[in-house]
Amino acid sequence: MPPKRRSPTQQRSRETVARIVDAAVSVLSDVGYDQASTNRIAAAAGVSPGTLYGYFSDKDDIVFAVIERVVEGFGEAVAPALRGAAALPERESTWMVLDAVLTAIEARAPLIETFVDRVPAERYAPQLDQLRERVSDVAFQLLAARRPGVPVADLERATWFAVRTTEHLVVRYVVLQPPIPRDAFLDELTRTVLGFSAPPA
Amino acid sequence: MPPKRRSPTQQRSRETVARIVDAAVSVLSDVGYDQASTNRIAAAAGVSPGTLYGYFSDKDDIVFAVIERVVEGFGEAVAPALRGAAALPERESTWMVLDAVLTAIEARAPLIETFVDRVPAERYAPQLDQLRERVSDVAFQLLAARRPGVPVADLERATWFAVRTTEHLVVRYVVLQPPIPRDAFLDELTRTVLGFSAPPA
Amino acid sequence: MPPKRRSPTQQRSRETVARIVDAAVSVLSDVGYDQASTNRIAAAAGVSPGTLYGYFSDKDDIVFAVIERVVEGFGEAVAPALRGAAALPERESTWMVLDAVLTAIEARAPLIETFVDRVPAERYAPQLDQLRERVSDVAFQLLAARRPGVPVADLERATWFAVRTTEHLVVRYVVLQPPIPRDAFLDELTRTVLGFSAPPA
Amino acid sequence: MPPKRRSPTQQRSRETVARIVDAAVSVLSDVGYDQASTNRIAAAAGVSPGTLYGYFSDKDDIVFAVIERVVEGFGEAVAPALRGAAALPERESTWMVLDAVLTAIEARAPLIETFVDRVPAERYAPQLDQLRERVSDVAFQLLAARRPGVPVADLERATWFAVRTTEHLVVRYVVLQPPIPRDAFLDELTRTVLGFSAPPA
DNA sequence: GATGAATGAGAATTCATTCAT
DNA sequence: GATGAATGAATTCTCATTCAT
Repeated sequence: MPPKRRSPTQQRSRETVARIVDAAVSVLSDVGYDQASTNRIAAAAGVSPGTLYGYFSDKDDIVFAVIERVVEGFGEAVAPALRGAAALPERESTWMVLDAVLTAIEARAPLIETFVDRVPAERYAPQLDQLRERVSDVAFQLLAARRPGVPVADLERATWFAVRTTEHLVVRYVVLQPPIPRDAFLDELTRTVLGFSAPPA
Repeated sequence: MPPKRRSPTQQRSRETVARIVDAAVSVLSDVGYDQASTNRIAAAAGVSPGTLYGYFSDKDDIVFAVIERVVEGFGEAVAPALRGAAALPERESTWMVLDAVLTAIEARAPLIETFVDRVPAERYAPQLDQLRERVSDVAFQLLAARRPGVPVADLERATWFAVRTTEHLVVRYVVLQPPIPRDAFLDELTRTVLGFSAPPA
Repeated sequence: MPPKRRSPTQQRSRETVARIVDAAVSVLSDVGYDQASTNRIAAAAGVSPGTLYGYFSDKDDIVFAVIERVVEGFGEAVAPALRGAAALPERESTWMVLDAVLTAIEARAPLIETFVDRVPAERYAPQLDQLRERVSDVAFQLLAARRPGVPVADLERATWFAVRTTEHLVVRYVVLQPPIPRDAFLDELTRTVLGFSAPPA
Repeated sequence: MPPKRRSPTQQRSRETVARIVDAAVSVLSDVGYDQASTNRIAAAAGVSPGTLYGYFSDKDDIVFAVIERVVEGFGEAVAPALRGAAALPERESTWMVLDAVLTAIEARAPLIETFVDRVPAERYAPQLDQLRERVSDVAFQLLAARRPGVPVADLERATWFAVRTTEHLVVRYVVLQPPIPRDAFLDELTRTVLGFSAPPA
């Protein structure tokens, strides 16, 4: 796969960009990726199809911007919890971070559901990978600070399990809404995540 | 929406069906769902576009057949382990089942990777849901037999966590090939899955 | 337009021909000309698509056979009245013939409606023209016998008006079922037809 | 069946619409309805297939526009005669209206011949029915004004015969060009039409 | 004589993208 | 900067017809 060229052809009206991305979010949520035609997005944004191409290089570029927005929003929403984590006891900090993650996903539920269900993962993998990398780095540091002497490989393994499990379970919990109370879900997830890095009994 | 009728409009040569499904697998792997046109699949199968429609009602029906093949193969591959589970101690039986699951996924890695990365989930959700349901039922029964007196809601919650976590981690382990030894992965997964149903300390 | 080649490639089982034509009648009536595919007709006839081509040269040839049957049936149904016409007074004979025509059309109403509404006229024009020609000839003779001395051109004009008007009104009466009693319709039509050949007042 | 929405998806160049409709007329005349593909019409109009769909929702919509043009033109051409009819004696007014009808059909002969011969009637029935309805209403009013005391059912019957007969004979006269002088045709038709509403002798 | 799987040209329609205004 | 009419390649699907068995 050749690396995708990214970012606007030209930067013009900040407001128009926002309107297009808003429209794309709305159209994607309404009709899914396949049916989300550029003309439809343009119409929803109240601009002409030609205008789209003044701001975005192609259709994927618009989708890219949508994902970017979600990812950035998520990152910002979770950042405080991550920064505050080091100062708290392990269980509390973990719970707090997971709660922040869950809250951030909940706040973006419709769009995330659209992507998870209706967009091929390869379309948003790059940005998601990048975000996951960032979160994993922080998680690794937090863990390393509390497990001096544990081999790096073990810390990485624990991080891998913790991040992957969290990511999946939180998204599914939000999207599927299983009959599990929010607190019970967070408690169980916290326990599980902590379990990945427990010293062998 | 009326339930989509599935599979052959007419039953003809068994070999041609196989060639079309093989071709579909190959085309999906090569170019993803969106670009996998019926003409492309037909060409890859060495048949005319019209022939496709003697065997499949539309494009989705072909994809359906591909998924069916994976799901059925998976179900059969895992069945012996599930049947043998009741007779073994908890830890051994869990490990054995998870090993069978991992092995079955490994055997289908390229196809599963294709679907996970390149096909919108809604396209294979119905069959996957059905398979997950079947597996969940068995898991629930095994658990219930070993946790007499535990409320049904708790058993269901444990099953939900266990099945979702296993599904995701096993697929990611196979697809991403993280630097975690197979046995270590299985051990950690076994521990985690058992943890979901552990009596509160 | 090149003259259409006609009639079966080979004459084989008389019964199979009948079954195919029956099936064509039924399919045409059910779904119209456009949707009446050869495969559909074959299925309705209980034969394979290939078999059709042992009896008919192409799709139009089948439609041709259907029309032929209707036209022949119509001709036979009307013949007695036409033959008996010479022996009766003008008004009675005209009424009798028109009644026979109406009855013959009524007996074929569904098929005629299908053709009139759903088949381009050019498809059945040749046979219809031939039939009309035959009927016109008889009508002309009957008229000539009763209007000695009237110029041929006048007789032909009267025949033209009478045949065209009858054809159209009878078919519309049967197909549209206007709220006109059958007898009143026949009386009015008789009066009109006789009017075409009335000596100028 | 929901009523088909008709005419432009978007309104664009008036000239392009005309070119497409012109092309449709020409293609329909050349190859008939079945063979008149949208691509063919587009090519004949000198536009791309996609452009067609900026103006028309589907193939039938194009045919609809063609018919609309004929029907509207006919309606406008005949309107003055219909409006002037009330002021003239019965025979004169009838002759004048029939002359206007004949003239209007003559002016559209090639197109009408195309439709009559090569387009399934159900394709243009709705508009034709509407036009016939309008004309019938006027005819009924003219008749009613001159036949006070005649039961409505009788007037309706006379109108039905007159309109149907006129419609058919005029179209056939123009399309078939039988060896009947125009004036003689109009005289005979006038006599026939008046005959339908004559008080019983 | 019959079969029916296979054919493949061609139909209607879509939509990302361009460019003259 | 914006427009929006126009593009045209590509897509899904059909169906009259053939021919090896």
